[in-house]
Amino acid sequence: MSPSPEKRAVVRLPRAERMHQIESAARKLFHKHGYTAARISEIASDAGISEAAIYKFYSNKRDLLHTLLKDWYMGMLDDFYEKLEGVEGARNRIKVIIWQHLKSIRECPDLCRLFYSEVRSMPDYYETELYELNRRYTLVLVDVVKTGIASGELRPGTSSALVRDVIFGGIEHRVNPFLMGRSDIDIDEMSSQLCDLVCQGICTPDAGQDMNRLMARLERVADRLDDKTGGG
Amino acid sequence: MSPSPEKRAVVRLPRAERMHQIESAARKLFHKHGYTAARISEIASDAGISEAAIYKFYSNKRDLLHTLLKDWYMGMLDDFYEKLEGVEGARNRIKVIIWQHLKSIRECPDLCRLFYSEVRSMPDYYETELYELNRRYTLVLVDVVKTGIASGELRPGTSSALVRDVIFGGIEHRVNPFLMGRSDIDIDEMSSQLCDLVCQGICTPDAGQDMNRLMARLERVADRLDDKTGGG
DNA sequence: GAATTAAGTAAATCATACTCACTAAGACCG
DNA sequence: CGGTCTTAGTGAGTATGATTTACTTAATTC
Repeated sequence: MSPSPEKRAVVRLPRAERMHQIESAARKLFHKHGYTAARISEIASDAGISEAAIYKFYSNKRDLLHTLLKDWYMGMLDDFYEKLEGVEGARNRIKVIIWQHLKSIRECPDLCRLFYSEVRSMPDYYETELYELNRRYTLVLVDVVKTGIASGELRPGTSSALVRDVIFGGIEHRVNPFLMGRSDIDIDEMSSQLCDLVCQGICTPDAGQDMNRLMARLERVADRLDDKTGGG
Repeated sequence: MSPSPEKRAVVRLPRAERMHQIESAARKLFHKHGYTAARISEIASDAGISEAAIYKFYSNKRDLLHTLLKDWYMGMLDDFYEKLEGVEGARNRIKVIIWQHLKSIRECPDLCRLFYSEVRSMPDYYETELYELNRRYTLVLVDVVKTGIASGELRPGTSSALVRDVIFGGIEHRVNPFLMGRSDIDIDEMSSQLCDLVCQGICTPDAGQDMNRLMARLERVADRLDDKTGGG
């Protein structure tokens, strides 16, 4: 009530606990304003400390962002390994990967958006741990495709890197309206559609060609019948 | 030679000419340092004017960037319409779109990289002319797919938006090493591979199912033969 | 050749990430 | 209990770079 000018007691917390508070505040404010517009000062006051204190825990604003995203990626990677266990067949495994990826996006659209729009444009991204994590993450799909080619389930000559890019790039574009808060996504439907597209393609099966093969075969059968009934 | 302190004569140019100089300088320096690290002051001095003069032509740094990218997009859009003229069939048209898009990227990797990494993360991107141009650009593909579905060439139920996202998102990821200067791209090969993937999918055709259909048909033929030779 | 337009400038202003030099809480130890 | 050490925390800067302001002057028009 009184203007009591005595300084508010400084509250000290153990390192891990304070970092948790900072990261919560950062996540909230990065989501609210976007990375660039989010102010370190606001994150600090939200976490109950001064601006300068942030730099006791993170070397800079980018490092704080990367810390959030690395945690997210590590969880996603664990999910992949866990959910792929026991799933047989390239197509089934591809579907699980797509579904899991969409689920991760659905659960943390804020982090996903930060990753898509902020991280990769930063200088030296390709030298960061986050990039390395992302590589390991997409490598899971690449390995599945390679195994599928080796087993004959997938066309020989399929570029596993192209499949990776089409799936993750396609998802990135596809979920954009959701990330912008303009729509919801139906994970089951989207994963089915994408998996079908990648596995079967969009062209109707070439009925004409099938017919030609069929007729050629019938012709040969007819010839043999002629041999049996007509000739000696 | 002498330290002649008299102010260098101010060179005045017509608006269009000066803007051209500014845009050349901006493109060069955005490419060299990236959007954020490129300095307005350096662009200005490179264009032969003071920092403040930039703001006589562009409302801010972002507006300058968008001006470069809008020109690029308008050229790409014209290319689409021109090169699609006379091409028949959904698959052929899709292939032309992919090829042209890759060609545009190959020709202006600097602008492409700016678009991918800087533009879409900016606030209010979805209210910009550039966003509108990008929509019109991708709509060309969407229309081709819809027409292909209507004509029966593409599977009914195909999501044209998914095809759009898979193609443009896939390309975005696929060309990334090239945009980072780490590799070259083979437009012909990449467009073939991507078009094949999207049209046919990656799974080997289901031979078992084809055989079943074939045998069923042969069975019916055999029945008819039986009717002719055996029964009356 | 006066009036108007438009190209250009120098010198602020402002915002904000990050640094510096310091304070003091609290754990541990003898 | 008192001294010491580690480390959480701070207030007051600094640096940088986009943008604004108020002004100057070259070119154009009538």
